[in-house]
Amino acid sequence: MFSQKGYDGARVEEIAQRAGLPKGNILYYFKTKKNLYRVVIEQVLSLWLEALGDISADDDPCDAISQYIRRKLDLSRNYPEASRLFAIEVIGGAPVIGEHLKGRLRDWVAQKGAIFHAWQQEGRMAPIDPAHAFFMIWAVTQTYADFQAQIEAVISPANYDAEVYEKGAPGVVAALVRGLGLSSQKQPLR
Amino acid sequence: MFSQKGYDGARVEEIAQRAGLPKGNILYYFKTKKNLYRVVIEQVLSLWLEALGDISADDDPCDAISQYIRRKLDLSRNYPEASRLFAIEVIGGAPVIGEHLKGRLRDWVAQKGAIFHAWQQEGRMAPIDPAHAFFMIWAVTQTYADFQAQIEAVISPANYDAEVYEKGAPGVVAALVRGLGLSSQKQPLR
DNA sequence: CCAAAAGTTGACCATTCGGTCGAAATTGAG
DNA sequence: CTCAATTTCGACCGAATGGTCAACTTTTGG
Repeated sequence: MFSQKGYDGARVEEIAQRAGLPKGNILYYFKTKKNLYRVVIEQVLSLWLEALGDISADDDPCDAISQYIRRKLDLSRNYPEASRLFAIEVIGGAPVIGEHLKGRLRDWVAQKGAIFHAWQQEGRMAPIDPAHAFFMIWAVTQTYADFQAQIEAVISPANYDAEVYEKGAPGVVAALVRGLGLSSQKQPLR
Repeated sequence: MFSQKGYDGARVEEIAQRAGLPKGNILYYFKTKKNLYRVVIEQVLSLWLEALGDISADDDPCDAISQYIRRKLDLSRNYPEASRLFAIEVIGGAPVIGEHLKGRLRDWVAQKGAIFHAWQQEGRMAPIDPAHAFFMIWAVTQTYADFQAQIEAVISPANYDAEVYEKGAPGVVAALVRGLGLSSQKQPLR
């Protein structure tokens, strides 16, 4: 509900209905609507970070990053509402998870960014600001969840998942990898 | 207000305050809150489409597309709230502009997609589905407006515009261009 | 088995908000 | 200037919504 209508648009009553409970019961567990929202969005952020997996310096850059991209695409595919909720929260200025972003996420980017930097020194990755590399990857992967309505309007897929994640995504992954200057030392596909 | 709080989160009273008018006056001109929202978002879409400029078949692909990307970045930079409003609308399923997306935007993509396809036949562009190429470009360029809060959390720019659009963006444009297989030199990719 | 704790539930309340209304003020044509 | 149309504006209203409450049921643990 939050991901569809935003915080104010979501009704506690309807949330309760979907949960098969009376409204009073929801408020009994989650003291307040705002608190319910906080719990939900923090769960989403956890899902986000834990599913990111890690990228380590001795991985092959091309393998590591293309795998990361694919994992991120899987997140969009499997948890599109979570992606949209996260997007709404951030668009609204991240009032609830702002601190988490300035903490956990920032640290994560700094750490992985250092690895990117090392790869760049070795000429195995294009000299793009590592943080921006992540912004690009996140933007592209999340757009398939967040902007699903637009994509559906532009192409009219009989089956969104099949059409987009299976047919369209490989080319997008390839484009991202190419854009980041990652050429596989091994035999590249296609 | 709509771009920050979403449709339901925005209060007519506060909109009126910011406009320096009493609430009654706002409702006098825009019969209803929903109608006000529709007017605003349709203006945004118009801004969107008219500012996209055109890409024509006899342009140099690299020039045309990198210029398009830069123009799109300028939109994010100059109208970040418009971008966020559009994002919220689409995330919510595009209930208001859905028909426009299935009409004007879809046609635009089909037309430009044909040009991309021609370029691809000539080996001047990577063989990526043209629609997805646009999804990528839109995602990356809009992320700088829509996810500004996240970007600010991760890097802490003293001046967002300078740090992001002037320092970070060129590398991102280059990465996109590279990813789409567009080289300024006339030379088949791979 | 029993009592206390925890959970369930619908009725109820206070507030907020979109929208209406009417009266006053302003504008503009002749 | 006149008078009608338009605009301004605060007061008000009904509906909706988050949250409370008290009665009732179920679970738990000794």
